[in-house]
Amino acid sequence: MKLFNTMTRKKEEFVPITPGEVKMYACGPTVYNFIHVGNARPIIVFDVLRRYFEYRGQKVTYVQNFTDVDDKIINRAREEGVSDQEISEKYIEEYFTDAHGLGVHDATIHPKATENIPQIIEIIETLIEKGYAYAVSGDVYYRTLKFEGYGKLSHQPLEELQAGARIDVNDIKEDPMDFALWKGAKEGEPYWESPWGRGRPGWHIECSAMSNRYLGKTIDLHCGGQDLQFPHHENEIAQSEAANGCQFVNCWLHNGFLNIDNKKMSKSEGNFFTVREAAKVYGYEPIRFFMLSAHYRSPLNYSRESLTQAQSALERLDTALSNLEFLGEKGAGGDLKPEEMAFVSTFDGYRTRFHEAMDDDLNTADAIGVLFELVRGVNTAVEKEPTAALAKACLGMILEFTQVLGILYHRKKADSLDAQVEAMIEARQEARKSKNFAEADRIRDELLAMGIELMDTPQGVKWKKKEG
RNA sequence: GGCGCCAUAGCCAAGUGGUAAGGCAGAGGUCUGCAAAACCUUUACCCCCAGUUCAAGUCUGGGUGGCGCCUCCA
Repeated sequence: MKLFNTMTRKKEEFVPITPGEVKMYACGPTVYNFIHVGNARPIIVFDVLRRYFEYRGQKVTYVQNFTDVDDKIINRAREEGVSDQEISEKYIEEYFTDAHGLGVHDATIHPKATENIPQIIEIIETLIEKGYAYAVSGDVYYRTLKFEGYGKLSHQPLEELQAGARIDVNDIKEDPMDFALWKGAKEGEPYWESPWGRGRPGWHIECSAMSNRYLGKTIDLHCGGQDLQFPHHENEIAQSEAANGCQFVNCWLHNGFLNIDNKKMSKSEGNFFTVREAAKVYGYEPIRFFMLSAHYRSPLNYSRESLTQAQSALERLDTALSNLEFLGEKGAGGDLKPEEMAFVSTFDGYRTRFHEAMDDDLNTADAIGVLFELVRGVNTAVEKEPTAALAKACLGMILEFTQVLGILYHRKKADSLDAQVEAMIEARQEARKSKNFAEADRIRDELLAMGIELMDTPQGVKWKKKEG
């Protein structure tokens, strides 16, 4: 499999450190609010990457943290007059509601910054010992100039970074580019005891600490949004590599932005929708499908139109699956017919192309293309008098792909009809037999009003519950 | 100023130098008692101008337009 490594700016063959095992880390949300649709992109994209690894037989250890101590959380808590912990706990819970809604599997480990304070302090102490950090009036800063490779991920010479950097009002730092590893506690802020007095960790050090603790000194993959490249990931590299004396990450993955009106969607711009809001309008699943319909590194524009199109596309897949389920029950018995066997033997070709797409830097758009071609082939193969065996084989093949992509997970089960509805369908069939089509259509309309849509097929009446 | 990204049909979107996947929407058709679904057919001077090449959406240079990072942000 090839993945685009931000560090080298090339697609590289992915080779895990330990054969058969993948160690990946993704920077998770700061939990002070509902996640917005832009936040959902990396969560979904890297969930698919993780699923694909597992599908291909890799053992994946996936760590995604929660930043649960931060200025934004503190501010939010003050606004609402509750404790910081109440805020972070609430939004961690809300995070999971959205993530599960989006069909995202839980990471192997979801560590919290506040559960890793001793590890954080330990790294900071090491950095101070090695001369990469200095304590000053209760804070600890990273000595950016000391780390030779600083800027290697964002490919920025340090001078240029400095030129762009605002001079921090905080002039106790040796250099404007130095960043906080530990922040001395101000009045009313949450704090932990440390060798430098009471305080709390800076944002960047958390990820170094948690990555190190749960995955080791060198990991396979580190994922996140493009905007994390600098300074967050650059700082993580400086911290981890200075402390451990070895390479931190073998391959850096960064997803492109989600735009709205072709501008970056972000909390600070205020031009964002929460996942919760979007899901209320379109449902969770179209959001996921939409995210996977483009390459993960491309910018993607969020619009009503795109989400509606995603809904329709999913509808097509859903129909295909429910047809197959129906035929799996009502189809002819016996073994595959020769022409059916011939069709089933084309599955390998689809599978190969699906793998090729996914192996090419997680080209989910292309993979979805393969899925739809398969569906068209299946719909055709199953058109007349298919065996139940064929329907089941086709269903299995389609599910293999949709499960990797994590789509069609919210399909409404074809729960059994109640007796009254059953009777109505039966009455309509009688009416049709006696060519009383007016009565048949009346019953069909009545059922439709009840939210049940009928489809007459050679194998009998198929029905489904309509949305809403 | 430094470092990058993008420009493919009405819309969304793939595309390893050899004459353009897929989805949505539209039109026509097949099937159906009528529908629904499905299937078939149909819709691309690949932003512009040069260049390299037997051959370029795909490489090079130059434009034009849009976007991002350099500041908390997925």
